[in-house]
Amino acid sequence: MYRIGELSALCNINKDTLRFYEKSGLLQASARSSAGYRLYSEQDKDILCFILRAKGVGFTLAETQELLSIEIDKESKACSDVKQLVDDKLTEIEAKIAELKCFQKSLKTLSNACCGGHESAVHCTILEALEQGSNDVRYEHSVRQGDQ
Amino acid sequence: MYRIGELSALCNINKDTLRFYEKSGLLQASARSSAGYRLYSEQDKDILCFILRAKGVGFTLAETQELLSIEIDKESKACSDVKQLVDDKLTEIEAKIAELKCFQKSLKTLSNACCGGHESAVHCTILEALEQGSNDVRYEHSVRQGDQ
DNA sequence: ATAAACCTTGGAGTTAGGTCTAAGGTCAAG
DNA sequence: CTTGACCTTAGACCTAACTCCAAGGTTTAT
Repeated sequence: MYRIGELSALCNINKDTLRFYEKSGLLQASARSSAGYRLYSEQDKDILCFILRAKGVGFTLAETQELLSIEIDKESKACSDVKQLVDDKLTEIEAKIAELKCFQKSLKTLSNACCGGHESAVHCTILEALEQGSNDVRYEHSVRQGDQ
Repeated sequence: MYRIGELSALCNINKDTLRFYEKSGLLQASARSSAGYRLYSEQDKDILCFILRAKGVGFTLAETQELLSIEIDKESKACSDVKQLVDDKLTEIEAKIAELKCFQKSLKTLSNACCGGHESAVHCTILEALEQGSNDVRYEHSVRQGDQ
């Protein structure tokens, strides 16, 4: 059994994060010492590694918890359940990549148009683009939201 | 002069956001009515559009404020100052894209390896990868952090 | 004159994923 | 028997960019 400091050192993670995962329902220590210290088993360590790997491929803690609940009750779950989570995440990540690429394109256009010299910025093409809004620099992400 | 509701409708933005921008030091209404209502000039509207465009290419509000302080004092600033901000942002966004692509690659590997069938998940390759950590699914983003 | 639609303020709440603090209990070494 | 390293808890704080709320003042139309 590992105490919290040992497990956190072993897995390169903050002790507080481990307590936070417990509070979030992701990982309970499987025992407590007589003094109330958390005691983690090998299996607890394996679950922590699972959590960290899920995090490492981009899953949020809530999604990781879903994965974990499948992992713990494999028999009654289907492969398609697991694959669905992965594919949904993939779709989400691809959307984020597309958004960032849109930013990247606009920023490249701005950067390439600017001389970058040490003269005054009075006629800077970047500032002009932001003042007037050219075709190259749209702002597609500002969508009207609800009001009180 | 526009009242807050008029400007917010004109620019497709929440009134509270406008108040929030004021509190954040990004945009002050250039006058107040006798009753204390915010009154925005054409120039204020232009500044708001500048802010929204900067936001639209991925700048945070803090970065937008930097851009704005250059915009307002162009004469004493250089093109290189502006371009530096854009290029820094570009670097940051490219790093984020790289991170997401790494997630994407791992998730694709997981998805492709899984049958996705309706049989039990007991032998699901995705769950196995997360349990054991294959070479294909590394978790590079967990870095040991400081502790109390 | 009164209702609806507008505006004001200060301050709290939201999300995600931690991180930190204070006040105190436990354990091993010297 | 005390020092230092370890552990406990509840709860506050952090970032970013809003969003919402309550309580109240103003303006405009009927």
